[in-house]
Amino acid sequence: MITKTECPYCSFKSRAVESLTDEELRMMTENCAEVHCKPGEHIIKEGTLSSHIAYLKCGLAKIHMTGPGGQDQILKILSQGSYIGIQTILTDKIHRYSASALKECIVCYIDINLFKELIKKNSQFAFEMIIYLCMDELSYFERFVNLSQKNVNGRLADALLYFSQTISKSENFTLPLSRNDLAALIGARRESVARAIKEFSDTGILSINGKQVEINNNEMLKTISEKG
Amino acid sequence: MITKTECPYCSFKSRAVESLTDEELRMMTENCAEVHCKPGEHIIKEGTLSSHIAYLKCGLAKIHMTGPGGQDQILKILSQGSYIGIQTILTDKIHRYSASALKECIVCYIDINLFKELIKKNSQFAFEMIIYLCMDELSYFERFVNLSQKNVNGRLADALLYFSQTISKSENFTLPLSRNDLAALIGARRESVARAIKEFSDTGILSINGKQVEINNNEMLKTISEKG
DNA sequence: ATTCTTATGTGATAATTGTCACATTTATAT
DNA sequence: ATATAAATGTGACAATTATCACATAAGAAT
Repeated sequence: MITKTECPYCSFKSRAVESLTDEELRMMTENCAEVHCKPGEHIIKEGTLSSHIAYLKCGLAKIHMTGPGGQDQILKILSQGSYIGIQTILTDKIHRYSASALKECIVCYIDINLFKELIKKNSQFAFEMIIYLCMDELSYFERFVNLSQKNVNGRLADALLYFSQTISKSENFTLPLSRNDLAALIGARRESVARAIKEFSDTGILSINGKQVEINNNEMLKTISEKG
Repeated sequence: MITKTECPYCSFKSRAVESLTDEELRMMTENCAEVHCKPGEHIIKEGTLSSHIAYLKCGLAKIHMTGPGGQDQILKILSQGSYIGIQTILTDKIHRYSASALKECIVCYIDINLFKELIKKNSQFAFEMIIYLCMDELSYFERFVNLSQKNVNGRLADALLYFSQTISKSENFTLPLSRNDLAALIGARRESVARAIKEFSDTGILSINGKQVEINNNEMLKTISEKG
């Protein structure tokens, strides 16, 4: 039995939504559907028509799209507080990328017309959305450069440090990705990732057991992230 | 002698600025400096403090940043109508990337406080900026995937088609980049680019003379862009 | 014009990463 | 529990791209 939290009482509000008035929040409650997604399920799907923006209330997800050779590429890992689909839906109506749950997610689907109305009605909401978009875009710049200039070891170190520091906040964590997804995230092949992991494991930088990771030498991993 | 065009009479207004009222346009005129940049000159510079957003009124520029190994990477080629620096300046005050002129540019520097004020005052302006940011971000997604999945020939073909179709609108054009910059754009090395160009030239796909390019076989170039 | 600097092309070679084939483990379904 | 499918690891090898060294051409400065 799923009981939806009404927006005014939701404790996962974005900065933008925090700036809404009581009445606007009530409008949001009426134009917003809350959905639970299991790992592997699509939150939005590339190429499909849509009229809603998704907001990741909690959980973990990936943004991915099919590359020129038919290969899947992960653009970004999303954690709570992320907007999904906004880049395409405001102009296109058709999603240009997919998002899928990596862990159990709670997603709010917000009607695009309400969204547009809130932007026009509430300038603080619009401003916060602009800030959000700017920070989001900026995060791609770093990733872009790192992906393009670091070798596989460096890129893998980046990914591991990201899951350790940003997602799990622990040096002992469970990878939320398959080896295949890990490869799609760092722009490499499954086999190359397997070999790089083995190398890290052999040199004692980390202990690996399936998806269970323990970073033994954080400093060394950071060095590899920087120097490859 | 440079005579600045007053914003209300400027014929290079962005969609966002088109939505401003007469009074807002007058405010803009007072808080906006027009600067001419020669090829090679910085429009904004990574790591510097700033209080202005740049708007590329006309000309051609590149967004670039220094990668982890100290190598320069070109994130994007900008043509007229692009906002520069907005992603960082709204949150950081310090630019996280550089922009430099490739051809003679006319750039308007807009005071960030005015910019914020216009977002708050004029919801249509805010909405258009959101649209702009969404489309801009989306353009990186494609580039991201292409850069990460195509080989050097495919990436070079992409770049050449871009300059031909989007920038020059002709199959006969002058490359606005050095070989080094071309390499930085497609995430490769100068030597690799030189060899790929030679290959294209040897197979008759294009005729090259320094920076002067003529595409003889557009279809073939598109095939290479798709299949590498 | 001459010098100096920078940009470009090219060959030889090394390093990195991908590809393919297959074994093995792990997960899922019935 | 057993069968089936999916995920993972590994070796051998191929393909791609980078690196280095150097020659040459093109531009800029005096």
